[in-house]
Amino acid sequence: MGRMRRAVDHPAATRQQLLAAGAVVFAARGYREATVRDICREADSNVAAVNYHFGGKDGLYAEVLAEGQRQMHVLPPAKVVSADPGERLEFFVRGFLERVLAGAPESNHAQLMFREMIEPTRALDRVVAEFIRPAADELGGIVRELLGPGFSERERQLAGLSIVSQILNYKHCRPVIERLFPDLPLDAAQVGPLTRHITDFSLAALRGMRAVRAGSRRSKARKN
Amino acid sequence: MGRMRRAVDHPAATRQQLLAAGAVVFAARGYREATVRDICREADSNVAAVNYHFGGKDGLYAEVLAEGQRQMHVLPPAKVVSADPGERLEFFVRGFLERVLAGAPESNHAQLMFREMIEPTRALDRVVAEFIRPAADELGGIVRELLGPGFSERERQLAGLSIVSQILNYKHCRPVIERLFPDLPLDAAQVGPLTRHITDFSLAALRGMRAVRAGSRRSKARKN
Amino acid sequence: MGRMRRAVDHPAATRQQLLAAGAVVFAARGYREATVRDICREADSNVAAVNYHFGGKDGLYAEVLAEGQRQMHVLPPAKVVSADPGERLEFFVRGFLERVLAGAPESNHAQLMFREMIEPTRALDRVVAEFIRPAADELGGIVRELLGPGFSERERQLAGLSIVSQILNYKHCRPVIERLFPDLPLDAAQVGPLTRHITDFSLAALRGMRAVRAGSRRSKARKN
Amino acid sequence: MGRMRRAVDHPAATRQQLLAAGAVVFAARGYREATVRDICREADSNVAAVNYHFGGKDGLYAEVLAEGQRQMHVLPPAKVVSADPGERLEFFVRGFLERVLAGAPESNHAQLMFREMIEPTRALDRVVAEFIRPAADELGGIVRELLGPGFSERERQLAGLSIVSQILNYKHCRPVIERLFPDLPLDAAQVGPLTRHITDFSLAALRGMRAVRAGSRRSKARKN
DNA sequence: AATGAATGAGCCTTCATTCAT
DNA sequence: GATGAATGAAGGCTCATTCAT
Repeated sequence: MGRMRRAVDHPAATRQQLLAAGAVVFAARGYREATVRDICREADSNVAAVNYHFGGKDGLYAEVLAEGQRQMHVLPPAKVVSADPGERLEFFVRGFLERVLAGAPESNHAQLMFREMIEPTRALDRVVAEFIRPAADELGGIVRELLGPGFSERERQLAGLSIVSQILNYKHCRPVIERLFPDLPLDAAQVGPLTRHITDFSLAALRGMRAVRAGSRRSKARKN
Repeated sequence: MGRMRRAVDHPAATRQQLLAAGAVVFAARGYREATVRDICREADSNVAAVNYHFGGKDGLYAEVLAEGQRQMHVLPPAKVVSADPGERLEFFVRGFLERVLAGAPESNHAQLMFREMIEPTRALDRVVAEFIRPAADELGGIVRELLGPGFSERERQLAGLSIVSQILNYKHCRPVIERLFPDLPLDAAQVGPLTRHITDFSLAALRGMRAVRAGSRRSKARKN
Repeated sequence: MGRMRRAVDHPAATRQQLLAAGAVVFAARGYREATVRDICREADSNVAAVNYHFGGKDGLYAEVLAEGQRQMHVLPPAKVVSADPGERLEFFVRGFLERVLAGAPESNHAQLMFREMIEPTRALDRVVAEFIRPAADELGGIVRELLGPGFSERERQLAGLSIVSQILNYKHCRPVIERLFPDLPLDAAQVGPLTRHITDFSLAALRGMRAVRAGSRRSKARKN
Repeated sequence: MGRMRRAVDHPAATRQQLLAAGAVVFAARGYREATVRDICREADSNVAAVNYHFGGKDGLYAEVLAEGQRQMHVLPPAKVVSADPGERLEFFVRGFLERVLAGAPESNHAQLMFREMIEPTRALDRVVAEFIRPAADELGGIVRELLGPGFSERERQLAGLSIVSQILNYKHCRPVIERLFPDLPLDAAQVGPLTRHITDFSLAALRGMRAVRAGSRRSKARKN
């Protein structure tokens, strides 16, 4: 009878469909390239639905991002899992890489935040405050433990950036890496090997920095 | 007579103006966000000029990118400058960082290629083949020297990615870094400090990898 | 429990709220500019309420107008208040001006009818029949007394229009008058001065017309 | 060959067509009710033409209005045509009424300005400054001559408003008058009779005001 | 060789209305 | 009796492109 309707029809179902469709389309094409029409088609809904439920494209985007942050917080990132900072670093890297390499549909929200890093919208401030800074603080703590005393705040910041950049690179430069090394498939199966490499590389670097600093201090002491 | 015209008016001048304007606008806003109208205004030319000279927006973009590659090849990046692989790494990092952090107008073509890495167009294949792979090969050579024997091709690739990612990160995550560390200005003045950090970090990491591998080989040898 | 509701909640309360809100919004913005959503928000009610209670925007508008006519008839405009036609004219002008210049909220219905004069809807016929014609007849009676015999129906009509136009002008051309004479504030305080001017101006005109006609009749008589 | 095009095809013909169509549609339906699509259809042109030539609906409207003012200035309003202020008043009234009652298509611009008086847009300020104020000044001069000395600026302003309101009323209240007096056709044929009535009515009123003021001054003088 | 004008598809949004409880 | 949700037509505007000179 009448025309086809989607199976689920309980109240506010459309709202959820729009959030899901928005995550998919925004993640795939970015804020500007994504069109309300596509999102509504994906959500099997009317063109006006986005405006009704979210006040506009802006509103939907903000809500999708907020929803993403909520989902992110559900799975605790890397909190205290071990007393050994090396193990904690590995845990941090692995958790991050999983999100970066995951092809699963639930990773749309992560994709969105990675997009925000590159082509920021007004929403980036919030993403940084609620999502990125906590992660940066956590990594900063690990780095501090690994480096030991004698390093400035700035030096620890740069070290943290060096670590995190190795992970993000597989997201941001994926198209290039796939062309450059076609035999290096960037999928979930690579989480393990890449985690091991990045962790080893970074731990070696931090140990090296520590050794150099310790050596220079010793030589200073000797000179005195 | 008639309206004001740009100073240079010899044939094909418009074509050059369009190439220059295209580089500016595409670099500043990306392919999709850039509008033909803006480019033509910047080039002080007619709306139809892009279609006339390049067949369309696509054509202009491809031509701008090709032009960029030509200009890039003019200044050879880091060829043999020293026998010491550590110095060559530093030279490589510095040269790359200069392009990443430069605000100079001549860096438009570099910006464009960085953009291609993130949101690739059909032009990426060519960019990889003509611009990125040579650089990757060069870095690969340096890494091979620094690591010494006993490492697989894949291990050297990952090490190279770890190094280059630290540089690119200052391009791709600039908006985030500026918010996260407002006291770390990402301008040309930082090329020196960042070069030192990235070089030190990477050299320490490579040395660490080498030491570990050597150690494991010795212990293997001892066992035998 | 649930969300805040308006104080009055007995059945049919919504209907009254919609009528009131409709009067406010229609008066402020006109039929086309007014939106059903705004009216429903003003009435603290649902978007669908207008369609439910009045069948649509049209229906609400007609009902608001009818309601206005009912309220208008409650206060009889100027009926017999004096034997002197000059005093009755002044009374008529003052009563009209009060509605024209009033900023009081109860004047919404009057505003609506003034609007109907300018951008008529299908409702104008009824407004003319029930509201305007009685007033015109009353003014016509006053004019007849003031002019005396010897004037055609048409002449009396035009005289009446000349009088009423002076009043309505302060409504219809308000934006212009405010710009033209910024030191002439069109508020309730001006009712007195403007009443005096319009009455004096009109009485003088009518007297003049009468004198001219009488003179021409005398000279006709003399000629005979 | 190909599809039908309008007969005239010389450069910028569309621009003129749009101006004409805009005048028609804006005059008939007002700024808000008029749609760009309708205007373009009327102009036998594309939907985007308005944006191309005028930057948007706003721009077209402003240009139509400006065009109207230019056309208005072509026919000199009522400048010195006689030494007799009574004759000049009649000339002023007649000229104004012709515009008010004209059904000719060239009267669209006049209609537009009358609309601006009632539902002003941002353009009203300009209309007042360039079109209305000059007319008001001219009428003010006539009134001053007719009233003679002894009247305040405000009194002359009100007298001017009383005169002009009688003319405008046939524009603003046309729908009402047509219903109220169906045997009074508001067409060009009525310009003569209405001019006579309004002039006579106003002259009589001004003479009456003058006489009253003179009388009161004489009685004051006598008292002294 | 080059240009001002014109095009039509597509974008986001607003609106009065209808649907399904 | 009343409502939150959903609808589709329409609105103004932008854009890359094509047309006619």
